[in-house]
Amino acid sequence: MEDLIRFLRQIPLLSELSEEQLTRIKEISIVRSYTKGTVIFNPSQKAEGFYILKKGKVKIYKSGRGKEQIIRIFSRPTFFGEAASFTGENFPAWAETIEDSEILFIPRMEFLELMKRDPEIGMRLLAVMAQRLIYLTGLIESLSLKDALSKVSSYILRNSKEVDNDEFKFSTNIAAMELGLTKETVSRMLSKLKSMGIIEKNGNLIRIKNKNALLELSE
Amino acid sequence: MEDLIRFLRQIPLLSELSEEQLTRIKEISIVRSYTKGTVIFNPSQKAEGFYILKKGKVKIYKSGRGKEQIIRIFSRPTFFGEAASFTGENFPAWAETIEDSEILFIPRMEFLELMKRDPEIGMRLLAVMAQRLIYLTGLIESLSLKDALSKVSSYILRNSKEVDNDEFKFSTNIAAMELGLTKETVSRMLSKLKSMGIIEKNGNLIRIKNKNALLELSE
DNA sequence: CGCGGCATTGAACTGGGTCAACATAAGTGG
DNA sequence: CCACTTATGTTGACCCAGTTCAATGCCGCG
Repeated sequence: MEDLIRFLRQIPLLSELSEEQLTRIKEISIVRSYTKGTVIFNPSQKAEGFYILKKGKVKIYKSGRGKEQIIRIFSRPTFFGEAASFTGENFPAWAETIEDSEILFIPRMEFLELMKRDPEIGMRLLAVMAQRLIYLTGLIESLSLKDALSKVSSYILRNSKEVDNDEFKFSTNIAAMELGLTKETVSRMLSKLKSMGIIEKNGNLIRIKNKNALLELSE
Repeated sequence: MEDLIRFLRQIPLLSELSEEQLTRIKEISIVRSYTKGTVIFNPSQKAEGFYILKKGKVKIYKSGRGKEQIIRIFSRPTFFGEAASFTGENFPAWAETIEDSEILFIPRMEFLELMKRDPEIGMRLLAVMAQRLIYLTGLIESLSLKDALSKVSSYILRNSKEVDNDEFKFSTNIAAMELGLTKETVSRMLSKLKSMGIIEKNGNLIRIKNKNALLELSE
């Protein structure tokens, strides 16, 4: 179980905590395994705490009228559900695993307590929330100001940057839900980019052949 | 100048501060008047501090491809530009007055200092940022999941709630930019609602005749 | 009064969605 | 390892909500 403490220390928000504080978190947190496709929380639930993704992949999304819009996908250790947990209201969105995952749950009160004791955590949390606000601003821009080709182009660039490689796995389906498009449209845009000689595709792998052109198209 | 201190105390974020701290803020803050249509900051600027709206109305928006998407409109005392100011990076969006306004500027460092001295401010700020995250989540939902009629319906309800009155001023233009629609589409949806007997309109005033129907249409 | 900003209405256009058929990959169990 | 089933991706034909363009109306104000 030293394991868990070592893991917690990896998370920027918690990295500065003392051995003792981390042990405390370990004690109050609940670890759960979720199989792929399990709903972690939904908008009808009041937030009683927040979550830390330990392993796996989670999508945060809104749904309505039979459609769904992904707000964010988390695939590396981080926390989520923190905004609602902080206000104590209902979660504003859905959270669902898209891979088998392990997730910690931290009760709201315990965390507030912890933060009171160590204001540094609060500052860290502020920084993270500030970044998330900026991220959402970018998402709004993309959703309402860009056309399909530009969305797909910038999405490819973003993902390539994330894995720091010009070749990487790509799911048309997930891209579509993140970008507010249909899989058909994403597929068509990929074909277009392929025919323009900007990317290559084999199987579920994509490779960028002309980064500048992509940048151009991203606007 | 007691005036300014009394004003600062109205703002939830700062309301708990001591006389002395407020005086300090008063000293470090810069008050400026802006005429309608003045840009306060834009995405090419690094955030050196954040702003408090004292009087007037400000829109925060993204622009690209000749279009613009309003992210938020502030019309009552509150602060803005805080996310970027916190990370110290560029502002993610534009800010522009849509009425003659008075706005305070608080340098970044001063504020960080203040927060260090009084962690309670940090907690308040967290609460506000959490709410803003939730707000943006709602905006994303509206932009990508709702159709025009539903957007306009919920917009009308929201505004009526804000002024706590069934009759209120309404700008087709601004509504359009907030909702990610064109003024023509908004106008058409209003006509539709009028013909359904759900709202009434004369001049720039709108009146809700059937709130339940509106709620229904908002989904 | 006449001008400039805002709103309305109609007609035509279009980007992306929808539907359907098919292709390819990825599990799954015998 | 193969056969079968279930996800995921591709392509074409058609459709439609909302945009665009253009004309016209309305009203507040110098």
